[in-house]
Amino acid sequence: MSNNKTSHFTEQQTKIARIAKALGHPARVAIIEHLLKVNACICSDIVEELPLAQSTISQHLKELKGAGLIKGSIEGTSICYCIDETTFALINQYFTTIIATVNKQNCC
Amino acid sequence: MSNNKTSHFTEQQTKIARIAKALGHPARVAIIEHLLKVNACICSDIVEELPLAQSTISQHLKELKGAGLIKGSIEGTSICYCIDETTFALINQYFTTIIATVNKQNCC
DNA sequence: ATTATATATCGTAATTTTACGATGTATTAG
DNA sequence: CTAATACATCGTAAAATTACGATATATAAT
Repeated sequence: MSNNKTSHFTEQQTKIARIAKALGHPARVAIIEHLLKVNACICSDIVEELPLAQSTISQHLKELKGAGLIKGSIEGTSICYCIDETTFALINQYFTTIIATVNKQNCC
Repeated sequence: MSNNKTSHFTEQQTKIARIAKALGHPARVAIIEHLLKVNACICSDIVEELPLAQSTISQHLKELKGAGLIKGSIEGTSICYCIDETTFALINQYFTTIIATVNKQNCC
């Protein structure tokens, strides 16, 4: 009961995987890019932007939110979603470190 | 027949999603980190390193390879896998751009 | 040629994801 | 209070992923 199924991996590995997984679907990448493009935290005209049902978009938003990639704040009758920089900074740092490490070694 | 299911998304969105998806499992993150750690493109002592069957590791390696995150070269009877910098550089650049874009806007 | 080693692939069961329509909930407008 | 709007959640079917053991393949060693 006490150990979950990812217990053989480190917390960081699990976290990175969670974030990466959230971005592992074209629709969710498109949502992120749309949030960037509209230059303000616009809510769900995303439904109009993408060829998916409202409930599906809502599911994708939940996944992105769960991974910490976006955050939403209630704004009257609608909800304002926007990019959560912190998590993007984290994953960016992770990749930067990987690249720096790879460069130091001579391989294949 | 002619259009695949991701046709509503751009090629880049699909590619980014593919790469992110490949990293969307703790075991695959662990594989990447192991390849980095051994400081040379060691093959599959990965099987000994992770609590997974050989066939499962092979499957994960295939996924990573398909996304371009690792490359393998035959080395006698074994195969030498190592990080493919190019793809990591690509995804890193993508995130860097996102962060740079987010910083310019005032949101939530 | 035979055997051993390293890895890939196959077949398959269990689980998870994706997508949708239908329905629920909460806020705003009238 | 009632209706409308925006979003979330539920139920569910189809597809994809994950994991394994068994088996295939290909090279190296004998």
